[in-house]
Amino acid sequence: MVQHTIARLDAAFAALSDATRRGVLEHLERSDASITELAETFDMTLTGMKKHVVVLEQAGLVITQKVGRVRTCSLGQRGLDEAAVWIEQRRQLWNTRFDALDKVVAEMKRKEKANGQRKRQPH
Amino acid sequence: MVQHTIARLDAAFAALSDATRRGVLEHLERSDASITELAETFDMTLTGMKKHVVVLEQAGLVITQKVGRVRTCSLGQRGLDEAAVWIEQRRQLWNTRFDALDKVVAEMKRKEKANGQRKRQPH
DNA sequence: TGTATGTTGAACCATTTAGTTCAGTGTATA
DNA sequence: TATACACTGAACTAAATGGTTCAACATACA
Repeated sequence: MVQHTIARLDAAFAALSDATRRGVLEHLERSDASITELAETFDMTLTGMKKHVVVLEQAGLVITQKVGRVRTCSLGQRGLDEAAVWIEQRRQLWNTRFDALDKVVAEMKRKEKANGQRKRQPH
Repeated sequence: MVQHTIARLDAAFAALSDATRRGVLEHLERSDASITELAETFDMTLTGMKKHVVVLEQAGLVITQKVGRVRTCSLGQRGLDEAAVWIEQRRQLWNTRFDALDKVVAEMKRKEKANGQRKRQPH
């Protein structure tokens, strides 16, 4: 179960690490597309594009359906949701960490300022 | 400029696609750590961990500083912010798309229901 | 000074990845 | 039926990845 989630995160981030695949996702935002259309758009062989689509599909970022001889690709939310959850958790934790650091820095500045004033106006 | 952003997104997502590297980030959430500490925690050679740290650093996910002979690693927000922005843009766009689809389905159901009632109670 | 520690670099290895070509299979259509 | 179209699978290639070992280098410390 935990392993499963880890593997799926691996798959989602790995899928997103390729500019062509991110391009495919952005293309599918405008409309669904067949493998042939995607291959032409991204100037590569059908076989090459098919592999990208398989990667995206296994990561849960696209879903496909074959009717007749054409396989139509459309967006799938699962993979993106999982990646988004992990990233947002990180951002929240990190921001509290950075906020704490900011406070330390602010405190240092406050003391420094007080110190400067003491120097200028003793007692 | 655009190329640059693409390359950085590639780097960020690729860095996040490895479970060990995500583990390092989660470890650094608790406290900064040296390469040696990280290598021990994740049960791998110093050299191996160093490579992971380089990957994370180039992706802007960690920053490091060497004082004396120890290099200390801490979290860097840049890479995560860039990845988060890209993902959140997608989620917004996709959600409006899925919402639109939901409305179509709802409309179909409404008509179906009306049709059913017409069948049960004519005129 | 000598020795232990923490890191770095070079070289190597197995596996994965991104792409290709070529040879199929199944489906629409004249 | 014959032909074109859309996809699929197998096999291959070059490069990247994740890991190792071994040798060096710089710094702390007795």
